[in-house]
Amino acid sequence: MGRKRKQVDPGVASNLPPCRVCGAPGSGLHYGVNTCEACKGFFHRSLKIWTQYKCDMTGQCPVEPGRSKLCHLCRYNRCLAVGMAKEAIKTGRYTSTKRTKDILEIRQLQEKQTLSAVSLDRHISEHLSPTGTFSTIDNEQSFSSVSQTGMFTPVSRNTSGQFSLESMLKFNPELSEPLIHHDQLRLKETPSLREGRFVEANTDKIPHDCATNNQIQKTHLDSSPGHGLESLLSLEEDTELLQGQQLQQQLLSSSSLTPLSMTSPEEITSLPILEEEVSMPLIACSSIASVSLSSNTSPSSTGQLSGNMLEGTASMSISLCSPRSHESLSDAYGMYTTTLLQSPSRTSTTSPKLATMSPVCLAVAPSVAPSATSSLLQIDPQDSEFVIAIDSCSTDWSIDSVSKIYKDKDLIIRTLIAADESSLIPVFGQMTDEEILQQQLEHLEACRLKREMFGPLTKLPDHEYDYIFVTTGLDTDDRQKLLNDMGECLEKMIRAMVKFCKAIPDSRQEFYIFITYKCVDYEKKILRGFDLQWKCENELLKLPSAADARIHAETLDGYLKFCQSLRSLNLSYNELVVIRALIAMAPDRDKPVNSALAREIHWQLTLCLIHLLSQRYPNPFSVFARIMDRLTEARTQTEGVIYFLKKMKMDKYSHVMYNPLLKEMFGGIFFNNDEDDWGENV
DNA sequence: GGGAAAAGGTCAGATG
DNA sequence: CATCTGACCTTTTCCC
Repeated sequence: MGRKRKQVDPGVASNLPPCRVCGAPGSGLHYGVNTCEACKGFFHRSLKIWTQYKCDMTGQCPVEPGRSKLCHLCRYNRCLAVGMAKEAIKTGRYTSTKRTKDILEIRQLQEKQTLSAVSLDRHISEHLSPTGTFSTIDNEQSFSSVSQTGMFTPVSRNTSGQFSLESMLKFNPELSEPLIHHDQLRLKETPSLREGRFVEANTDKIPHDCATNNQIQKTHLDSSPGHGLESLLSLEEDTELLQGQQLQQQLLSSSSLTPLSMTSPEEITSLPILEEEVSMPLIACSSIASVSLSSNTSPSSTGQLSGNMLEGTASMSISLCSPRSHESLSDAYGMYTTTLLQSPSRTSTTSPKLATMSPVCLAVAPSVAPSATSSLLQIDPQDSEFVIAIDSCSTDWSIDSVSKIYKDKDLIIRTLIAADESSLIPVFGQMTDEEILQQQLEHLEACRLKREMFGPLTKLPDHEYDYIFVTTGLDTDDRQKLLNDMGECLEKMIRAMVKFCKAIPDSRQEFYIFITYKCVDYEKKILRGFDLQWKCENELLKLPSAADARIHAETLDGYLKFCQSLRSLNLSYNELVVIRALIAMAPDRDKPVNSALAREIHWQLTLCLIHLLSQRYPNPFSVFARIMDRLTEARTQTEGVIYFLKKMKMDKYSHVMYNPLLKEMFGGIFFNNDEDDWGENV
């Protein structure tokens, strides 16, 4: 139906970029996107009546130029996906910049028409769409959704119009022993599951976020015996209901983790991951050595370096000539450590003026030392995974015994490296500088091509996204994919960290920073995200709302600069491993572990780091002071990252946040959003 | 202020 | 013939 489109001689090149919606010759920038007259008119009409649109073709309608029958909903979704919006209206004459950009774009498109198709496919398969296609389910049709890449992502839907959203059911296929493995819509049977843990659906245990949807969940649970994953939702016609309750219902029902969300707090605290999968027997927790450097003290002033080692038992005051000088400060620190080592009695003073040494601590876990050996510490050469055996006969853990364990610093360092190689490297990999550079350049090129082809693909307003998702199941701007990938990798990260260091009661973002900082490039504005995918600046700034854009840009800039400063430290792999151990043992936790002993062990780790530095540098304390300074700054950066994550509404759009492990680790961050945050667009 | 470009309106034509 | 599309036109906006 409709007026015949104007026939265009393909040989005649348009002086405007083609329509991003249908590919027809463009007529200019309409609603923020280069489109043809037809799509402009369509979008204009749709603004008033889009809520009436329905798709009769299960979302498969192709949007192509010249087609006589187009689905309104799919076409409108396509318009939104390419970035058309009322807010993007720009009237008036083109600036010369815009005109030049258009001309360049046309030229590039002509030149790379063939090349870009091949290149884009390759990049998407390698970087942008790592999930690939989803497995189909019996009696299902597949339909396509417009993804962030502008390509079509298959999502499954069954014959009665119900969505299975396989995309949301995948859960860490790469993990050797996933906490919960979704396989063919079944939870992997684990000892915990066999015992009934996690499986029982109890509405009394629904998390806070879901409490308002008890009825919805009851319906869902009633139809979900066992794990509830077979229940797929019927589409609801009523628009208002769709926009509210159904969004959350669909999100929840599409999550393989729904049953886990019913886990009681007691069960959460005894997660299998903490009970069964931790292979590192020795190291527990926790204290961090932190040095606060006073940067506003004049170089010539005199200050004090003070410590409160071992909970108020240490005391030291050292005069510094030049607090800004790492040399002087580190010299002072050297004296400090030396004195501490020499002096068995440590008294405490505090001086906020210059530096605060918070002691180092590490608790030992006697319960995980099943094999008593004559030596306090040893590496089992037979086991590829390192084993540290602790003399379990020694139930009386004294500072002396800890000192004995840490006597051989090279052995401790080798042990930590073995731990790193068996836990972190398999997860995060290890790239050379050349590989990092090559991947960064490839990703930046892929993003550039994507922007050329599909425009900025900016974030939809939440209410529009919610409506589209509930009515069609389309993850229009890929926010769920991004956040779920990120969430899943957060779990992976925590697993690796837990494997490295047992019994960590909360998360430590700094730990992650010291794994990935080498993959950050300030100049190129690119980094490797939580989901281990390369991300450039515009991708990172996409998800927070426009109102937060400026503050997030500043936060990101600070983070990139910080990572650059870490690179300038030129840390060796061995040094990095020990630093990670120090971070993981941070003392500022709600539940400090065995303070005096733990701090002693942390202290010994600090000495390990100094020991390592002394092998490379004539004055290791200079470097040590810089490292400590960066550790302090890492904490500040962590706060920024957490704020950033919170603003991304991960709890709303990422089902993985119903994973009890993540909920435990990040609950305070993602599940305490105030209503103002929520009310923004809903 | 002229002119370029987009928004919005109009209506001929296509279609069921 | 009712409905809808899309080419074309007018109005508005704003760059130069």
